Amino acid sequence: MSKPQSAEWHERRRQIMAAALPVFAEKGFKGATNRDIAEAAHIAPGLIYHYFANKEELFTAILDEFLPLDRVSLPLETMTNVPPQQLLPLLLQGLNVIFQEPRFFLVMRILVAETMHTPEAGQRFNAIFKRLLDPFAAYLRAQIAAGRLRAGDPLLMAQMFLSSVAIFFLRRIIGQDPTLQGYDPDAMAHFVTDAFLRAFAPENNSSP
Amino acid sequence: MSKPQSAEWHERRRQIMAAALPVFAEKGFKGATNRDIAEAAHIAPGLIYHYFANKEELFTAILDEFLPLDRVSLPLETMTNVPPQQLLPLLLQGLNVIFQEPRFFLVMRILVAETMHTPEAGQRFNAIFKRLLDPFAAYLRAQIAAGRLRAGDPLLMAQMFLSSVAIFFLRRIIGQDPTLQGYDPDAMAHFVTDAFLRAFAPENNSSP
Amino acid sequence: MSKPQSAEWHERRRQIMAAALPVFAEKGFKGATNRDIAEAAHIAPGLIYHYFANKEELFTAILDEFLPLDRVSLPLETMTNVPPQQLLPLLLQGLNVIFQEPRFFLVMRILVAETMHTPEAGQRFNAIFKRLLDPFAAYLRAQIAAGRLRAGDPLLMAQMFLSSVAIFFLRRIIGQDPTLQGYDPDAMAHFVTDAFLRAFAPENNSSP
Amino acid sequence: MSKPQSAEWHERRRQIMAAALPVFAEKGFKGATNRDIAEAAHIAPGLIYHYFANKEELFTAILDEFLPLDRVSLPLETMTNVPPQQLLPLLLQGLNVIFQEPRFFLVMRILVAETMHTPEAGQRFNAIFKRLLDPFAAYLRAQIAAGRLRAGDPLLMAQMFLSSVAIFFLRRIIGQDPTLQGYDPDAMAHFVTDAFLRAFAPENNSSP
DNA sequence: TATGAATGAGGGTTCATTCAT
DNA sequence: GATGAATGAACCCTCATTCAT
Repeated sequence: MSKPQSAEWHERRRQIMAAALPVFAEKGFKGATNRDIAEAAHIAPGLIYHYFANKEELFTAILDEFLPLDRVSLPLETMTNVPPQQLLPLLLQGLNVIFQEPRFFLVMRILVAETMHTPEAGQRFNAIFKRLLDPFAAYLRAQIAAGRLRAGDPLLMAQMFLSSVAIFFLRRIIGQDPTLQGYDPDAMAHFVTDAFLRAFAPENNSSP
Repeated sequence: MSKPQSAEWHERRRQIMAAALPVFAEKGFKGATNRDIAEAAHIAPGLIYHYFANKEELFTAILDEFLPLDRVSLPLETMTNVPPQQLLPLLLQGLNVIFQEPRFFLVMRILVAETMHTPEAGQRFNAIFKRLLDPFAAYLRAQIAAGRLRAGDPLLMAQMFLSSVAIFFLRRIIGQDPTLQGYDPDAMAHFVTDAFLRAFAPENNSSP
Repeated sequence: MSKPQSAEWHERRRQIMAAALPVFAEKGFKGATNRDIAEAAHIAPGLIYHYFANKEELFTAILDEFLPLDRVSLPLETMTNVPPQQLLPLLLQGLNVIFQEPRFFLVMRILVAETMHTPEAGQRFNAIFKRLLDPFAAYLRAQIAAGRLRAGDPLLMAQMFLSSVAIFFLRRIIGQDPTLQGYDPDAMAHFVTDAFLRAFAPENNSSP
Repeated sequence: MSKPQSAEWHERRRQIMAAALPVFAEKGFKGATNRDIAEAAHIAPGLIYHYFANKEELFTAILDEFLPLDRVSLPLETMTNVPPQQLLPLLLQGLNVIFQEPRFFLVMRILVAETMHTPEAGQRFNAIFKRLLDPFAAYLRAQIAAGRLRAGDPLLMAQMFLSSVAIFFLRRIIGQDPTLQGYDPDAMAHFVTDAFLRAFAPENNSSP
C-alpha cells in the first residue's frame, strides 16, 4: 500500500490512468466497465488491481492526477500593478490554454457529471472554481482600491466575469451547438473584457 | 405501445415518472435501479413494464414530461417596447421562478449529468438554452435598433448576460460552497443587471 | 430485511437451505460455489440473493436452522431419581437418535471444519457441547450427593463419559475406517456404560 | 520434479513448507492464498513454483513432512510387563509431549478441517489414530491375558480410553471454552487413568 | 535462483427484464 | 392491472499460475 514503488511502477500506473480517463469521461463512473478500461489500456482486466485497489481508487487517482489545481492558477497576486485592460485578456488566454489541454477537458466532463451524484465531486468542483475566483477577487479589490475600477463587491464582480466566460468553455464540454460555435476565443475574450471594463469603469473621472 | 390509452393509464404513468424523477436525479441513469424506482413509486418492479418498454423509455419520458420547453420562455417578442431597465429584472425573476420549481431543478441535474455521456442529452440541453437565448437576442437587437443599447452582437450580449447569471443557478445544482451562498437572488439580479446596463449603455447620447 | 414474510417465502428459503447444506458439508464454505448451490437447489444463481443477503447469511442461516440446540438436550433435570444404570443408556440412545438424523450429521461436519478457521464456529461448537455437558454434570452431582456414585468432580466425569462416546460418533463424520466400524451402537453403549458405572461406583464402604 | 536435488534445494523447500504451515492452519487450503504463503515465507509468489508443482503439492508435502507418523507411537510392544498403573500415565505424558509440539498441533488443525471435505485427509486421520490404537490394544490384550485387567474387547477399551482423553486435546485445537480450560493435563491424566483402572480392574482378585 | 508483472478463468453479486399467478 | 419470484447476462474483483527479466 504505502510502500515506495519503483519508477516503472508509477509509469505503468499513469499509463492505465491515462487510458482510463477518456473511458470514464465517455461513460461515467458506473458506465465504464473494467473491461472497457482494460481494453483501452491494452491490458488484462485483472492487472488493474495490481496497480489500484479497486475501480474507485483508480477513479480518484485519475482526478488527482489530471486535475492538478496548481495548473488552474495565475500568479495574480504579483500582478497588482497590471491594469485590468491588460490583465483580463491575459487571464482569458490562460484559461484558454488550460481548457485547450485535452485531458483537462476530459476531467472536467467527469467532474461535472459525477458532481450531480456525489458530493465529493462537487467539492472538487468548488475547489477548482475558488482556486480561480479568490485570487481574481483579490486582484479586483486591489484595483478598486487603486481607483482603477468602480467600487463594488469584488467577489461578485469576479464571479460574474468568470461565469460569463465559463459558458463559452462549458459549451465545448457539453454538446455542440453550431449556432454558438461560430465565435473564436479571441473575439469572445475581447467582447467580454470590453463589456466588463465599461461596466466597472471608475465612477466618473469627469474633470471640471 | 402507441395505442391510445385511457386517462387512468396516463395518470398512473405520470405517477411513476414523478416518483422516478428524484431517484434518477440523485443516482443517475445507471445508478438508479428499477427497484429504487418501484419503491419510490410504491409499486412492484414488474409494473414498470406495463407502462414503459424499459428503463430507458421511462427515462426519456421523464425528460419529455418534466422538461417542458414551453415553460422556459418569456413572451419577449411582445415586450419590445419595455426598456431593458425594466425587462432585465423581469427576465431574471422569471428564471428564478423556473428554477425554484423543484422538478425543473431535478431535471436539470439529470440533464447536466447525462449530457456528459450521451449526445442526445446534450441536444436537449442546447435546445433549452437556445429557447431562452434566441428570443432574448431578438429583444436585444430590437433595443439596439431603438437606440436604447449600444451597438454590438446581440447573440453575444445575450449569451454573456445569461451565462453570467447561470453560474448562480448552477451552483445550486452543484455542491454547496458556503462562501458563494451568501448572495440572495435579488441582490445578484440587481448587480448583474446594473453591470449589463452600464456595459451596453448607448454610446454617448449627450453632447449639446 | 426484517419485514414479515409469507409462509411460502419461508418454505422456499428452507428448500434452498436444505439443498445447500450438503454442498457446504462436502466442499466447505469457501469451496462451495453459488453455482454448486444453485444447481443443487435447481434454481438460478441469482435467486439465492432473493432469499439471502449473501453467501455468508445463507451459511449461518443453515447453521441456525439445522443445528437447533433445543434438540440436543434431554430433560435431565427432571430425572434426578432415575439411577445411572437406567439413565446412561437412555442418554446414549438420545444421542444416537440425534446423530442418526442425516442433517445433523452434515451440520456437524460443517461445524468441525469451519471451527478450524473461524472462532465463531468454535463458539457454536462449544455451545452445543456445553448444552449437553452442563445438565449431565448437574445430574451426576445429584447422584453423588445421593450416594449412587462415588465422590469426584462431576464436570470431569461428564466430560470423560461424553468424550469417550464422542469418538464413536465422530468417526462417522470423519472418514470410514473399516476396522473401527464393526461395533453396533448398542454394544458400544453397553460397554461404555458398564465401564463408567464400575469406575464410579460408590466407594463401597460396606461394613462387615 | 522427481530429479534428485541438492541439499540446499531441499532446505529451501522445507523453509517454504514451514512458513506455509501456519497459514494453511489458520485459513484452510482454499482460504490460504499463494500471496499469503509467499509473504509468510518472505519470498516472491512465483518462487513457490520452483519448488512445488502447484498449491496442492505444497499442501500435501506439508502434511507428509510435518505429520510424521513415526513420532506418534510409543514402544508399547516392548513394555508388556509394565503394569497399566505405570504405563497409562506414561502414555498420556507421551501424547501430551506430541501435542505440545506446535507444528503437530497445526497439522492436526489442517487435517481435521480438510478431513471434512476430502476422503484422503480422512485416511490420514485414521492412519494416525490406528497408529496409536493398535499397539495400545495389543498391550491391553496382553494385560488381560496376564490377568492384570478384566476380560473384555481390548480394541474397545483402547478406543474408549484414547477418546476420553482426546477431547481434552481437541478442545485446545478447537475454540477455547473457559469453563473447560481449568484442568491441568496432569490432573486430567490422573483422573482418567484412575477411572480406567477401576473400570477394568481384574474381576475379583480377592477371596482368600 | 528469484522476482513480480501479467494473465484469465472463475468467484460472488447485482439488476434489467420476464412471466406465472 | 398488479405482484414478486425467477432468470441470466454482466459486473467487479480474486487468485493460481506463467513467464520475461
